[in-house]
Formats: sequence, C-alpha cells, structure tokens
Amino acid sequence: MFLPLSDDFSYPSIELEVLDFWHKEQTFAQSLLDREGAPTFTFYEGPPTVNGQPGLHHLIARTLKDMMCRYKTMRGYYVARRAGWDTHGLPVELAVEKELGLTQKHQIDSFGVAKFNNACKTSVYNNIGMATGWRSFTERTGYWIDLDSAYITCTNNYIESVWWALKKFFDKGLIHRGFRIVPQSPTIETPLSSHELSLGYREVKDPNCYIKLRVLSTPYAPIEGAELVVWTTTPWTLVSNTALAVGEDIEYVLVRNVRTLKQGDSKVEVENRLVLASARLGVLDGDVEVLATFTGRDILGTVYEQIFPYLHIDRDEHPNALAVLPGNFVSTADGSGIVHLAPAFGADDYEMLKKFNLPFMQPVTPGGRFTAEAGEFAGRTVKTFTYPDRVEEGADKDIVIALKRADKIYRSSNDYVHSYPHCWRTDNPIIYYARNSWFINSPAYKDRMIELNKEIKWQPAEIGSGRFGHWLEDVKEWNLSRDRYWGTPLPIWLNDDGEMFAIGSIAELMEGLYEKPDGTRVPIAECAEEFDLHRPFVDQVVFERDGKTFRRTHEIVDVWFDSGSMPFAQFHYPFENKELFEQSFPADFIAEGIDQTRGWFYTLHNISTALFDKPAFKSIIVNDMILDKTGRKMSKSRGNTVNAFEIISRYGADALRWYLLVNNPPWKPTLFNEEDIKHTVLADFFRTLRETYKFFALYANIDGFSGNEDIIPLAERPEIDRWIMSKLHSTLREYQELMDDLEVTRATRLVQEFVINDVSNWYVRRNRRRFWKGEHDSEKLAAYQTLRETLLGVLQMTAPVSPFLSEYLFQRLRNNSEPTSIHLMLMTTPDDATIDIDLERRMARAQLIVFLSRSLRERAKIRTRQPLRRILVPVRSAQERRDIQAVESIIAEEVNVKGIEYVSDDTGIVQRSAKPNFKVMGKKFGKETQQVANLIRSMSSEQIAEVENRGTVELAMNDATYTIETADIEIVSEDIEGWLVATQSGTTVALDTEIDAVLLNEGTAREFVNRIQTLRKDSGFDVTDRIAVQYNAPDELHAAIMAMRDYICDETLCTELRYEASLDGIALDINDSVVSVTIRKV
RNA sequence: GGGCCUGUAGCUCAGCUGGUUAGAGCACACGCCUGAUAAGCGUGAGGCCGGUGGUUCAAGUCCACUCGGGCCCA
Repeated sequence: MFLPLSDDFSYPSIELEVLDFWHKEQTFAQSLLDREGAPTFTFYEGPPTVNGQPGLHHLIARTLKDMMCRYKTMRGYYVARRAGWDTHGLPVELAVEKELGLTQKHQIDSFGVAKFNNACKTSVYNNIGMATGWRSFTERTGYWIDLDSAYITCTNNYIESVWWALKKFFDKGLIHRGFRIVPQSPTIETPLSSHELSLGYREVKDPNCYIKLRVLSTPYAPIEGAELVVWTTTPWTLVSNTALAVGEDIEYVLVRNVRTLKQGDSKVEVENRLVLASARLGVLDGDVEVLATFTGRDILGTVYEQIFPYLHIDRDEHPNALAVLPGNFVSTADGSGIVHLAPAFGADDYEMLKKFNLPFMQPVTPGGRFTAEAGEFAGRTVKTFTYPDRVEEGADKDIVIALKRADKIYRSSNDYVHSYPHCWRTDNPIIYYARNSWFINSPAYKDRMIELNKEIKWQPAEIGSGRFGHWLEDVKEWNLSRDRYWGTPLPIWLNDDGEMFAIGSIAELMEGLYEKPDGTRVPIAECAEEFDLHRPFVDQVVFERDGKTFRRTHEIVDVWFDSGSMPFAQFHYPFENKELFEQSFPADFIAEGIDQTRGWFYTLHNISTALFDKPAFKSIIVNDMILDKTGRKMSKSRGNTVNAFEIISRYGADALRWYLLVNNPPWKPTLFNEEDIKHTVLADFFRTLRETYKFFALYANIDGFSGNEDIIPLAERPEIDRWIMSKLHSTLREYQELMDDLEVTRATRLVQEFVINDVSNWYVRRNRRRFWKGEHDSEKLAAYQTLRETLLGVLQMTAPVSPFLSEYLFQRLRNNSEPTSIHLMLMTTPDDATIDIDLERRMARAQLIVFLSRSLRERAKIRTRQPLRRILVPVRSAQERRDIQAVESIIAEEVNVKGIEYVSDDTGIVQRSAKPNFKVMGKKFGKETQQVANLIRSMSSEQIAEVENRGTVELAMNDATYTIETADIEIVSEDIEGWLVATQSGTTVALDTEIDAVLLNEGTAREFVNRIQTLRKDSGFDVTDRIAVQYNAPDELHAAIMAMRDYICDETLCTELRYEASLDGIALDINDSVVSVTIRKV
C-alpha cells in the first residue's frame, strides 16, 4: 500500500512528522553508524557565538553545510558533524555586564573578576543548555549536526590546546609585545584586531574642520605672520597636536583671501593671509589672490602657535615640536595639504614622533575620555559614545566652538561623509590609540599563506583570488591581546626585566606556584581553588626561576584565535586524539558567510599555515548576504527583516532551503522574495513532485502493486521506460558532477527540470493510459517499476537539499529491502549500461516533432481533438527514418494524427537550402566570411546535392572561387510545396490539413465525448458509473454520432445512446451547432 | 580613493572557451487537452543584453572608458 497524501497536506506539518520519525529512529546517528570505517569526508562547523540569535542569513550557510554533508553521506562517506560554540569574548561579556548592571569596565574590577567570569561561564552554559533559539532552529530546519558533543571553547581542554598553539607561535618567535597605535574600542577599553575592525565599517558624518594657525617664526620670510590652513575630521585630537606635516615636493601657496562672513545680523569683510597646498585652493571661500608659490621644503621648520595651551610642550627638549615637518603621507586628495599630528592617536603621527623626537602626549584614557590635563575638556568623552545606560555627547562640537572663540577656525561643518570603523559589538566609533599590545608577526609567513591559499577550492573562485587573496597580500600583524576578562588568557609570563616565556600546557602550568591573596605561595595542587584556566586563577600563578619572579601578562587573547584553533582544539590535540585530528585535518569542506572572509576563514588559514604548513580546509562555499526583495540590506532599523521561523511555519523548511539554493547562486546576493517560494518552489516544483507521487500511488494501490515484485529487466521494458531511466541516470551523473564541483544551484535546477519536464510532463503524461487501462501484464508492471525507480532516484537527489519532503515521500515509496530512511540510502551510481544517448536523442526528436506539429495545428486553427490523416517529415537517411519510426506511436498519439509519412530529401518535393556554419567557415574565410555566407545561402539544390555527393563544391563570385565543404554548411529542408510547414533545429514537419468525412466524424465524436465526460463530472458521477444518453442534434451531427456510436459509448461508459427529436435537455455547442443532451445513471 | 561582484523580457534568472533570429520559469493575453482534474499542454505579446568607444569577417560574450546597484577595504 502506498499511502495516499492527505487532502489537507501541508508542508510544515509533514516536516514535524518527519522530525518525529528521525527522532524515534535516531536516523542521524544511524547514518553515521552505517558509514563507520568508510572513507571520511571532513567538515568543520564554524562556531556561532553562543548568545547570538539565529536568523535567515544563518540558514543559507547551514543549508549549504547540511546539503553537502548529507550528499557525501549518501555517496558513501563517513561525515562527522560536530557542532561548536564560540563562548569567549566581548559578546558574552557585554551581555553579562548588562545583566549585572555594570556599565563601565572599571566596575568589573571592583565587582571582582572571579565573580564576573563565573557569571560569564554560567551565562554561556545556560545558553547552551537551554532550548534557545539555536537548538530549535537547528532541529526545525533539518540541520543535522551533533549538538550534544559540541566543542566548547571555554573548557580547560580547549584552552589548553589554544595555549599549546600560542606557545608554538611564541617559540617560533612570532609573538612579541609592542607599543603601537591600535584601534581601540573605547567603551570596552580594549584594542581590536584588523579583522574585527573589518566587521564594523559604517558610513558616518564627521566634522569637516579647516583651522588656521598663526606662524610664529619661519625660515621662509614671505609667510611670516600668515596662517597655516590645517584640516581635520577629528577635532578632539587637536588638543594633543604637537606638530604639522607637509609634503616636501608639494606645491604650496601664500594667498590673500577676502571673504564676507555673517556676524550676527550684519556682514563683515574678513581678510586673511593663508598658507595651503596650491591644489587645495578650492576649499577657500571668497576672493583669493596668490601672493607667493613655494614647496613644502621651503617652509620646513616654521613654528606656529600651539592650538590649545593645556599641554605643556618644552621646545628646548623637543625642538621639532610645534613646527612644520616633512611627511611622505601628506596628499592633496583632501584637506589643505597641511596635516595635523597627534602622535598618540594616529599611526603616521606616531611614526613622526619616533623620527623627530616629538613629545608623547596622551591626555585621553583608554576609555576615550579626556584626562585632567585637557583643561576645559577634562572628563569629557572624545566622541559621542553609547553606553548601556546612557549616551555621552563627545567633545568635538565644543572644541570647535572653543576654536571659533579663539578665531582659529577658518571654516567648519559637520558634513564629512566617510566610512569609519566602529566596534563590532558596541557600535561605538573606534579611536586610534597608542598602547602596549601583543602581536603575532603574521607578515613573516605571509608568502606561505598566499601559497597555501592556492590549494583551496573556493566557491566562488573570485573570493579566494580576490577578496581573500588580496587580504593575504596585505597581511598586517595580528593584534592578539585584549584588555578584558572572559577569554583565553595569554599564556605568557614575564619578570620585571622583561624576560618572558610561554606556557603551552596544564602540566607546565603546574610547575608554577599559586599566590594567595596574603602573598604566600603554594604548589597549585594545594591552593584549594577550582582549577580553571581563566582569569583570575591563572593570574595568581607565578613562576620563580633563577631567583626572579615571573607573572602573567594580564591580557586575554582575541576570541578569533579561539575559533581559528578549532581544527585541533576541538579534539584537545595534541594532548589527546592525535589520530583523530590527523585524519580530519584539513577539512574537506566548510561553508560560511562572506563576512567571515577576514574572520574565521582568515584565522583558520593563518593558524594552520603557521602551525601545520597546510591550509585548514580544501574547499569552501562562501555565501553572500540576503537582501530584501528590492535589493536593500535587511536591517532592524529599516524594518525589512524576515523572520525565518515565520517563513518556515508558512511554507516549511524544505521550501525555504530549496529556494535559497535554486533561486540564485548563494554566493551572489539573494533578493529574498516570499512570493517566489510560493510560486517557484511550492506551486511548481514541489507540487509536481507531489502530484507525480499521488498519481503513482493512486493506480499502484488500485492494482495492488507493492514494489516488492520481481524486477523486469530494463531491456524488456518499453522504449519510453528505458528512455526515462536513461534520463534519470544521465541526470544523476550530471548532478553528482555538479555537487562535487560545488555547483549547487546548477545541481538543484537540473533536478527541478528533470522532474517537471521529463518525469511529469512527458513520462507520466505519455503513459497515463498504461496505468489505468487493462490487464496486469508485464508492461503495466514495468510502468510501475519504472516510475517508482525514477521517483526514488529523484528523491535521492532532492534529499540533501530538502530532506523532509524527500523522506516523507520515500517512506511511502520504499519496499521491504530498502533502507528505513532515504538518508541512509547510498545514492545510485550512474550506470553506463542504462544510459542510452541515442535513445535520449530520439526522444528529443519526437518531442521536437510534437512541438512543431502542435504549432502547425495552432496556425491552421485545427484543434487537437480533430484527428488528421498524417504529418510529413523529410528525412535524409534510412537511419533518420528508423530513429523517428521508433517513437512514431508517441508522436501520432500526442498530436492526434493517423500516421507519419517520411519524405526522402531527394524526391524533389522537399525544398532544401544551405545555411552557413559560421564556426567552421568563419575560421577558414576570415574577412571574406560574410560574402561567402551569402553565397552559401543562395546555393541551388544542384549545388547542395553536389556537396552531399562529392564533399565539396566550388562557388564563384567576382572572379574568385571558393571551395565549400560539407562542414561549412548545414542543409535544412524547410519547405514542402503546397504544405503548411514548420522547422526548427534541422527538423521539418508538414501537416496534412485535409479533413475528409471520416476524420470529421471522428472529430465530431470526440467533441461529443468530451461534452459528455464534462457532464458526467459535473453531475458528480463516479468514473465507473454506467450512463444512458439522449440527444437531439442537427442532421449532420446526428449522422456523425451514429457513425461513431460504438466509440462514443465505449469512451463514456454509455449503455444506451438514443436520439430523441423533441428532447429539451442541456444545450451543448459542438462545431457551432447546438446539441441538446440529457444523461442519467443506469 | 582601491578591490571584488553585479546590470539580459514586468519579476527571478540561463546564456560554455566570441559564430549571426538572445533563452527559461513566473506573471499577462489567447487557445488546447481532460480517467493526475481547484491539475496538464501550447501559442502569443513583451528585449537598442545599462551607456559610449574599440578589437574582430563576427560581440550579450573580449578590451577601454563611463553610469547605476551591492559588498569589502583604505
């Protein structure tokens, strides 16, 4: 019994049924058990942050992952799928801060690091343990991954592995500490790495200030007493200005500038003598008169008036301070060509400090707040920052006001639009800030990273070569340290002299001593504290070597180092699972969003290159974003986000998954349109698949077909069965090639087309009669077996992408010897013996002839119900004739003609012409191609015959002779004298439109049958009911009905067909005449 | 300012290494078919293949420039 599909079939509800089934049968676990010992296909799951929320964009990557893993499992591989949780880092800390009501970093210290980190740990485990969005999202979307044995980055084992890695880096001399300008996230008081930075670029409006600074002394007399025009977008750094930079070879000018300014209600004329790059004169308002032209070199050493007086600068100690210095970074692309330097707040500026012995002044805390040194601005935040509980207005605006008061502003507005980095967690603007940090010297092995990247198969390829490749070529030092609490502690211990070493294991750590609060030191084993590789425990561990005390540097490690370590840390390698790691490294496949290019993809690659000299993954699919249907980014503020759960509850996860792959390649931005799911996936593909099953089940059940019958050998099945099986295997072959090549969209489109065009619209439609007519013969059995096998093959291909529906239908189709789940099945390996290319070609030809014939009927306005005598098909060879004869009955039935006649080309009836084959002849004739092409088009039938017979013909034109060979032309037979003809792709069909009395009667009868059938249906009769029919019709129709009465009765199950002259029944229109009819059940 | 992607029918997309009438699905109009039937099939209309210029016998496809969109980076 093939269970019918219920009338209120709904995708979401069958999916829940299937989930139940998988749960009960432990299908996922079984799919792994079944493949133990099989070749492995390794997949790495990129760990999502534990307290993030799942959304539509996660589904796209997860569909790719799940699809590939299920596919490889079905191809016979063992595919371990271990989930992971990224548990450290800012996201967790920030959530916990909020929970505890802490708003600033120093509050954590007073709250107690131990308590804080405990809260973080609790929060993390709560999130993992609770049925949060992730677990139900994972399950509901059918993502098969082992959540129960997920690796967790904050366990001692995981951290120990990370330490091992860090020690490797350290011992290779790749980790060092340096005083650098780093991007600092102010409100959380910690530096960010370049890849974190890349997560937070945003378009913002910043101040656009031109200030003017009085020259106090200068070696270049003309500018004495003039003002230097200096541009900045960060007024807050002006407090710390220590010098100015110009380009030595850039041309500068001294100008007299007169302009009118508003002052209250009145206008005043203002005159200035200003210095700026000549290329930037456009920034000045009013009238400009150039007084002198010179280069930057000429004005080096010019001393100007300090902008703000708060910081004391001793020019005896620092003779270059408050002076104009040469800088090769100065450009005239924007600003004034004179650059303001604040060495504590910019990378170029800091380099200038080292080069010119400028004073180091940093009147700003790591939290982005002015210190007491900053005079009137002390205590203010430098930019506007958003804290969990408040917003603090930055000092920029007031600084500009103060400058205006001091008449140092030339012009200022707040309209400088640029993209500026923001903290990826707090969304506050980062500030560039000088501080001590730990770095990994990644540039040292940059070339190797570039080399190894070439071994990776990227989908799409241009991310590997482009976005990722370029990033590698410009690799910077990895800013490894964070001044935070909840993370892997940086395992480096130093003494007061700056000597240091790294610890790479728990065993090494145990050699240290635990320092109690009272200062006493005991062996760690005796410390009576919980052994935990986090702060503050590890901070208390000290080492005494050579009489010197070593303490841990206080920083923790960039959380991205954790996730980049997962290939080995998930196995606690090298402390355990050595073989397991070696077997599963590198990964065969990973898939994540494009935002991970400089995130996870990079840290995996970086660490793996440095430690193992191998890429971490062999192939990767990178998905792009999901945009709304108008192509805009989805964001909460726009209100155009789509809730994945809602979509799933409406259409089901399968439809969504299928849509995400088939609609457009996932590595291109996807314009998400709910309507498309409804139309393209549900109403088109899924429905066809479902209806096909329904059709099969309906008749299989009537006939008692079980699926367990002895198999009829393919060779003994009808041609059309062998055709669909051949097509199935061709499709399977191509599908597998595409999937192995990561061409997932092409693969799904291929399956979709096969199901709709070949299976449903041709095989099933052409064979309907075989299923419901007649005897239980082998031909009927063959039909059932063929359709069942075809459906099974289709389900194998849909299973990886749409696992639920595939499972649901499989459960109904499977026989006793097949696995209990489609996902336990081995996907059919395409069989050369089943694939018959000639047969596929023949059928394609039949379809083409049918298609042409139908268009002829359309043109002749003869409906399909009207039988016609014949079609004519010109053939060029006996082989061609046999090809068509093999499918003749299909054609005849489909287009309702009595027969096909073949016309040899040489009879003279068929008019032939030659078409140029440009691909061949173009190469041969070069510039003359067009003329020769015209010659070919005008070839006579004699000339065509000559090419056919001799292989060549000479064509002459304007004194030149061209030799045309068979390959240069394509011969088409496209006209038959006196016939209605259609031609496409070298096939021509002519339709005999003559309708004699017999045909007309037949046509009329079919019209009549059609009307009766409609009446039967409208009357609600069952398909097996017998009926009696009375009718009244004009003589001509009456005669036709009488002539065809047996046929009519047979088709309509009519036992009594009677003419009744005075009948007043239902009026029917047949061939523009009125027929009156009544029917009743007998 | 740089990098990558992208622009083809009203919509979503195909168009392989250039080969001459640019395709499909949806939507629309009109027909056909009917023992899968709140289905099925077909026909039609709809395109200066973003623009300009070049290379070539031949450009949606290659090159340059340009305009628009997206993402990433400085």
